[in-house]
Parts: sequence; structure tokens; C-alpha cells
Amino acid sequence: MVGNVIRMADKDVPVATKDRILDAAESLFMEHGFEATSLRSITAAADVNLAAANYHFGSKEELFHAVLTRRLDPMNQERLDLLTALERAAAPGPVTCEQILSAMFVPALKLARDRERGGKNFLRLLGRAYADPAPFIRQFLSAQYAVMIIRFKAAFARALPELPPKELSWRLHFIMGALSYTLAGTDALKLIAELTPADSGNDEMLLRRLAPFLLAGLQSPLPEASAAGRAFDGELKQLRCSAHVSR
Amino acid sequence: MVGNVIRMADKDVPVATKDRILDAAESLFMEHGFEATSLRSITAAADVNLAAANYHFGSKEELFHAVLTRRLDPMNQERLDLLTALERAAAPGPVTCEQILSAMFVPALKLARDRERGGKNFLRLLGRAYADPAPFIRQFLSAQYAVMIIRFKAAFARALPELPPKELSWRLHFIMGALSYTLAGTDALKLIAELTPADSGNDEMLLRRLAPFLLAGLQSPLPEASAAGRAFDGELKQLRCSAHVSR
DNA sequence: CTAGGATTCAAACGAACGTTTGATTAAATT
DNA sequence: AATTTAATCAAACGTTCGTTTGAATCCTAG
Repeated sequence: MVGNVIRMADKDVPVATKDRILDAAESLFMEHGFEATSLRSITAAADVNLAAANYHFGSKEELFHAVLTRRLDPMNQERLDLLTALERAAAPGPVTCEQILSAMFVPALKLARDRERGGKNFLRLLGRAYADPAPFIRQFLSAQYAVMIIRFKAAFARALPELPPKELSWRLHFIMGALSYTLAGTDALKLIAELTPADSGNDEMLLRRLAPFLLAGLQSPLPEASAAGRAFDGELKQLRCSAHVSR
Repeated sequence: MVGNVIRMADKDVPVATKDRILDAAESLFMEHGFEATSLRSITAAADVNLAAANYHFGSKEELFHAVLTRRLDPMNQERLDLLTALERAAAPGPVTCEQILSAMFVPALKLARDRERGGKNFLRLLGRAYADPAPFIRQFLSAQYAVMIIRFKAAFARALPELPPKELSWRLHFIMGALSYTLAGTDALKLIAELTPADSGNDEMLLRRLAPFLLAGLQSPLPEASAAGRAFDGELKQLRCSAHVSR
């Protein structure tokens, strides 16, 4: 009753319908988000019958899951393999922050570059999913990332032994934020970057600029001791009540 | 025909309906996003008639605009005033990066703290809006932020004269990403930060940790000269084709 | 007090949504 | 060749959506 049987034609004749739905869904979810994308628009773009979506995937949410897992599972597995290789090569010593960050970014880069159609769209879709309020998306991402996050957090903790665990948690949170926003490519405020179209389409250069930026933040001294923290205090206290609130 | 007349009861008797709709819309838009929030749920939460929303605001999109402008306009105006005051105080010299960042963050902090009900919810809503794919939201945010962005970008350029303009554009993009993701409070990957509920609700401490992190990235050396850039190159080349792709 | 515009209200509009149904075609198994 | 199972299809289901309507109410100005 649930379609998707084991003894089907496997790969000789392309399993056209299912993959066409996945491709169209990936593209449309990326462009409009989950809620604003209808199954009708997906099946129309894939040139298949409307009922085929529910036949092959059960529901719209399960289709969304399938779109994400198709590329997310291999990418995260590659990240883990990369980190394992780096840890093995570093022998008894710890892996550097640069290396850990590269283990996170290189698989994303390969995905953005290798697949002609899917790669870039998928990274944007992933960035969107990070910020989506729908509970089922959040739960899904948490479950999908659990193993990877734990491994990478432990690696960073070894690379930055002087950093308190809670501070590391915050900084990883900020890293995920900048990464997802960058991958989503929303460019909500186009005025910030008057980038050429060639630039904005170049995911590789984008991540190569992002990595050093995040690395500097990750390795920065503790906020209590930094000039930024104190300057912040000063401004806050000074301007607490002066507050020339507008209009 | 378009409601919202000038000679209404102004402020003596609270203009209950309109503000109740705005409050409910702010809360629900924040919780579920624009598409997933219905006018019916908004008017039900505000305990007003369904037609009141269209009567006072015209359409759902215009209601969303009103929700954002109500708090965004004063906040951005305060940011500009703060920057102006800092520039005046710094006399002929440039304002420091710390000060510029504080001019961006302090008004957001005040908003999160002062208003009992609205503040925190609004910052989360704003973070969501940055990542929303809907064109009308993006256009609106761009227009709303245009003046502020130009002013702050120029200030940063003066504070970091050695930084190429394009590199500054990228770094401001990353800053906006981390800021919006942090404000949205999505915590997509709860596993990153095993933060106490008290922590996650404390917007002030959150921004105080974020500012030094972003400051370090903003002031970091150029990627071409940094160790991060080169390490990235090495990893990329080395692992290009080894690629033990999973499963 | 009364006329007139501002506001509220219940009800309905047409459209679009996710999902289901039952018949029909294609493919594989016996 | 016969039979069973997978897959496709057109059509419809019931629901929810944003928006509109027209009458009823409130408030205020003359």
C-alpha cells in the first residue's frame, strides 16, 4: 500500500517519477519555503500527476524530509569521515580549529560545486530550513545533525582547551547562524554588499571568506577580558536613559 | 473608504482594536512565520472580528508591514542618532569598531528589555523576516534599512581603512547573518548549546557574547594572508578526489 | 436630538490547499 | 497466458485561506 518496493526496476530504467518530484520539490522549496510551496506546483513542475506525490512520499512533510535527507545524509557522513581522518593524522595531538572548520565546509563546498543542478539549490534550501519555525523541520534537523554536532563540538573543545564549554556553545551557535544565513543566500539587505552576480553565485569564494571570519571569532579572547565587552558596558550605561527616542 | 482617519479619538480611550491586532499579529507571526499564520488566528487571539484586520490594515501583507514598522522605525532611528552622537564625540578622528557595533546593538537591547510584551517577541520576528523568502518582505526590509546600512557601512569603512570595500561587504553580510539568526532564537540545533532556559531567554547576555565574536571577525587579517585561508586550500586540494563518499 | 461617518459584526465569497478515491494502465510473477 | 501487484490518472473530498459584503452599532459633530 505504501509504494516504493524493493524489487522494482532499480536503476536501469530511471525511476523517473520519484526523482523528478524530488528535484522539483528541492527547487521550489528553496525558492518559496515550505509553507508557500504547494504540492500542485511541485507536481506540475515535475510534470507528474498530483496524486503521485502522496503515493510515493505519503505526505508533504515526508516529501520535505526526503528532499533533505537525500543530500544531507551523505554530506554529514563525509564531514564525519573527514574529521576522523584529520584526528587520525594529528596523532595524539589535537586537530587545529582551521582543520575542524575545513572538515565542516569542504563537504558543503563539494556539494555546491559537483552536482550541476541540485547542489547550489540545496544549500540555499538548507539555510532556509535552519530558520524555519515549523516544529517538524526543527525536530528533523536536530535529529539529523545530532551525531555530527556532538563530534565537532568535542573536537573544538580539544582545540580550544582554555575556552569554557558554555562560551564554546555560544560561539558554535553564532557560527551556525552566519553559515546558514550565508548558505541561504537571502541577501535580505542587498545594500550591504553591492556584489556582482558572479560573486553572489560563487559559493566557493563565499565560504572561503566566511571561514577566516568565523575562525577569528572562535579564537578571540574571552568577552570579559576583551575591549569589546567593556566598550559595550560603557555605551550601555551611558545611553541607558538619555534615549532620544524618535518621533 | 480606507479607515484610519485623522480625527479619531487619538489616545484618550485606547484605540483598542488596531493595537490589539498588531500585538496578536506580532506574537503569531513570530511563532509561526508569515505564511503559516492566518488572519483568523490573529483576530481570534486579539478577540476582534475577522473583518477588522482588513478594515484597519487593508491586507495581510500591509498588516505585516505595520507590525514591523511599529518598532523598526524607532529602533533604526535611534541607531542613527547614536552613531551621529558617537561621530560627533570622536571629533575629527574615526569612531572605533566597538562603538559602531554598540550603536547597532544597544537599541536592539533596549527594545528587548524595555517593552514587557513586545520587545523580545519582536526581535525574534525580525530575525525570521531576514530569512523569509517572500519577495514583499525582502523588498520591505531593504527599503526600511537602506539609510541605516549606508551610514553604518561608511562608518565601518572609516574605522577599518585598510580593509578593501568588497571584503567589508562580505563581513557585514556575515554579521547580519549571525545577528539575525541569534535574534530569531530558532536554536535549530539545540544540541549545540545545552543552555539553561534562563540563558536562552536573556537577550542581553546573548548580544554581549555576540558582539566580541563579531568584532574579532571584523578586525581579522585579510583571508589571503591568514592561516585559515591556506589551511582551507590544503584541505580542499588534498581531499578533492579521495572522497570516501558514504554508503 | 439627529444626521453621518467610523467601526464592528455575522455571513458568505471564490480560490487554493493537502489528501483520498476508484478506475485504468503498465509491469512483473507464476 | 493468467494473475497479481505497482504505478498513473482524472476527479472529487472536505477544509482553510484572504477578502468582501451589507446591515447593525457606536461615536461625534452640528
